[in-house]
Amino acid sequence: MFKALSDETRLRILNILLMRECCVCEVMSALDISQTRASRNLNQLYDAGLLTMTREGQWSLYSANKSKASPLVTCLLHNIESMLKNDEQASYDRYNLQNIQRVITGNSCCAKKEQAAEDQFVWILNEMVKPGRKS
Amino acid sequence: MFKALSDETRLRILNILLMRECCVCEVMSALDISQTRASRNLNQLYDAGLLTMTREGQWSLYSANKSKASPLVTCLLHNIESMLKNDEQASYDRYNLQNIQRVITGNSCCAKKEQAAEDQFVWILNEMVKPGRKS
DNA sequence: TTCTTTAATGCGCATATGCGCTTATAAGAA
DNA sequence: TTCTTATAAGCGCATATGCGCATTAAAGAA
Repeated sequence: MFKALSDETRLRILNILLMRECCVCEVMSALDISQTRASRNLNQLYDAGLLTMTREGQWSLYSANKSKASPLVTCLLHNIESMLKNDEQASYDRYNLQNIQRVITGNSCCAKKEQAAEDQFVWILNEMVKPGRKS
Repeated sequence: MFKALSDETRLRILNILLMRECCVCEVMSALDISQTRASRNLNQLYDAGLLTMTREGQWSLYSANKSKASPLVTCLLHNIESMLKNDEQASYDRYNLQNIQRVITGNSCCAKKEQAAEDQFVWILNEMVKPGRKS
């Protein structure tokens, strides 16, 4: 379990799964990583008992094992969530996830919603004025 | 910190440091590992904020950062301690530590107390009748 | 059936990690 | 000073890990 937690990609995945359940390609899209990378790291987190997984048609839906797991897992997830709250990368991943949704029909499962360039600009500006960030 | 915890040797070291403060060669001796291995893994645990260290003459004294650390570290150490309680290797390391003490004078800092062969035999027998162990 | 989409996996490479061998450093003792 | 002891660190090698490329499998749609 500690091995599973000692990788940046996997912490980023946990970060967004603490927001809501995701399929593999939502994770790909939110973190902007390859399918292989998303799938394998999700599996490692699952094997470590940190995630739950359900198959729904062609989708594998993963979510953080927030409540049903052991006290240690619950404690860890809680702490990780709060530690990543102010992390720049984690914040950006969370922002991206909000612009993604599974689509049942269409040629791509979870294309990002069209992001107005101004919105991204505003987000970046907000990040820049946050206290404590390294400039 | 998770990286530091994802190694068996380092968990064994934490296990005995949760019993009491140790110098490097006590760790070597209790776990029966090389000096290099003990020293380097102790340093990694220290860098991760899991141990405290004080220099006392020629000794480096390490101990588990049980109380003064962050809530997460405290929670982790507590959980690790209880998880290792029934681990066979960890139990044997703890048993070994009890037969080791720092000696100020003498040609070896922390030679094991002479262990009567019967004592070891009894210990092994006790382990064998514990419930739940893989036979 | 075939085509598309989602997800998992075998293979190989580049990098990271653990650790033994050896040497360096520092504290005491003689 | 030199010798011993305790600890740390440089170097190199064997193994582990992350991940891209390609393939496979399975679920739906046409």
